[in-house]
Amino acid sequence: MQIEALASILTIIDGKFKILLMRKKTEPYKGYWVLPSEFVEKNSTLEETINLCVSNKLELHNIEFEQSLAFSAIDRNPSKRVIGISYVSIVDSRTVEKLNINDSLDWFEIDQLPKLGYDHSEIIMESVEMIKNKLRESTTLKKLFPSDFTLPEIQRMYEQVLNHDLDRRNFRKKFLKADLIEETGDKTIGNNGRPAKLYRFKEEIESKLLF
Amino acid sequence: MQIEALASILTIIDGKFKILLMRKKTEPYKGYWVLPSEFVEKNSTLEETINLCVSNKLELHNIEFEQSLAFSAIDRNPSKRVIGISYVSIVDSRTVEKLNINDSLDWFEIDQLPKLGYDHSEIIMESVEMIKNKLRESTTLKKLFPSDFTLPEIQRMYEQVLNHDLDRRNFRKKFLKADLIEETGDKTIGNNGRPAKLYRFKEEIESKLLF
DNA sequence: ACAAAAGTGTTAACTTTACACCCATGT
DNA sequence: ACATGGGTGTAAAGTTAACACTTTTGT
Repeated sequence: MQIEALASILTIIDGKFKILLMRKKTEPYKGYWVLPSEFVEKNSTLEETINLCVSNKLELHNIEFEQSLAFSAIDRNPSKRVIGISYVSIVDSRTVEKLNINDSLDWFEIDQLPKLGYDHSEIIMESVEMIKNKLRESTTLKKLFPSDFTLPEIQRMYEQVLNHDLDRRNFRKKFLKADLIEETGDKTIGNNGRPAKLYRFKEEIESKLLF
Repeated sequence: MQIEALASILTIIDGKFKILLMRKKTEPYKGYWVLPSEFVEKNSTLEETINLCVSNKLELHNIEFEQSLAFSAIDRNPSKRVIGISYVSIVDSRTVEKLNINDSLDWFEIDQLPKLGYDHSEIIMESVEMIKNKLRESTTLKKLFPSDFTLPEIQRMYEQVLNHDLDRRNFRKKFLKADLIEETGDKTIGNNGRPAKLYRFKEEIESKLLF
């Protein structure tokens, strides 16, 4: 029996949750999009395998993963019996920029996914759910927005996570009260409307649940 | 490579969290206590395997499990490479009574565990953490206390889950306000002090987070 | 000048916390 | 009668929710 580690790597681009997928070049599911994955070798742990996977296939290093669920349906891989262990990560825009997007590697909005191979659609659903819960933790949020960001940006993200709109004034009051961020002194430029203040996370933040 | 499913079955007995363990009769770890587990056969899913495990070894049926983490340290089993997938369940007193406790099968308080084999101590720590989080959901709570219970009983459980004391009046107010339970009309008998009112969960309850 | 998006403050409703005395039973 | 544990109410503090106008930019 074989075991594979699968990587659901998510980010926010233009305020939308996106997931990183690879296009499969061989049968089965040739031409379909799939999660990056790697078989577990006899002398590797799952954690080593998932790191090897993103290192080999995406040239990404030092990505923090969190284990999600195991998938074990008998026929989830039509060629042989494979049990899949899903890993999840959320990466910031700087990591996104390092990636070499091309015909076989791209970001997809999570509610507009392409044709997916295997049971990866199911795996992605679980991963997204998990990430959404994680984003209520201040420490995860800081990972996603390490550099300058605006409050409306974070608000839009939470509106997607919570699936409902938030009042701008109340959001701002509550988020600032959490004492996690500070103004950089700068403002956004070039957008429509009044420029937004830029913020950054403080050096040391308390780990707390938001919203 | 082999895969095993491991069962962390927890309950509350006399207000204490306990976990069900089996004593190992063969080397390695002969005489140590371990979690019930079962190897995954080529034509079984993980879910089928964990159900088979408790069905064969404990004669328990229709237990609901929730998947926890996978454990994959190379030497977690000294004899061969085995990746373990942990499953967690919380069962009520009626299920507890069905079990045939003996020299090789017993409940242990989670903070007074016996000598454990393999990496099961680590697995149990994760399971307990997961169960504690699940117990904030009204539906899980209902599973643990299907029959008559008292409010002080539930309060003591939450004090263990949250790791701090709760004010009796405030606890009562908040819990009753959640509109999950109703008085049975009866009271406890035979204990020291004033008898406590008995409650039961309502037939249909809303799934909500408590505390 | 107008459209677009961001910034700001107050009040009412609700939730949480703190706190002390009485009640029903067993010994 | 006393010890044990359960039941009850109120007030202050804190949190959340509802709500509208002004400011700064680009076109």
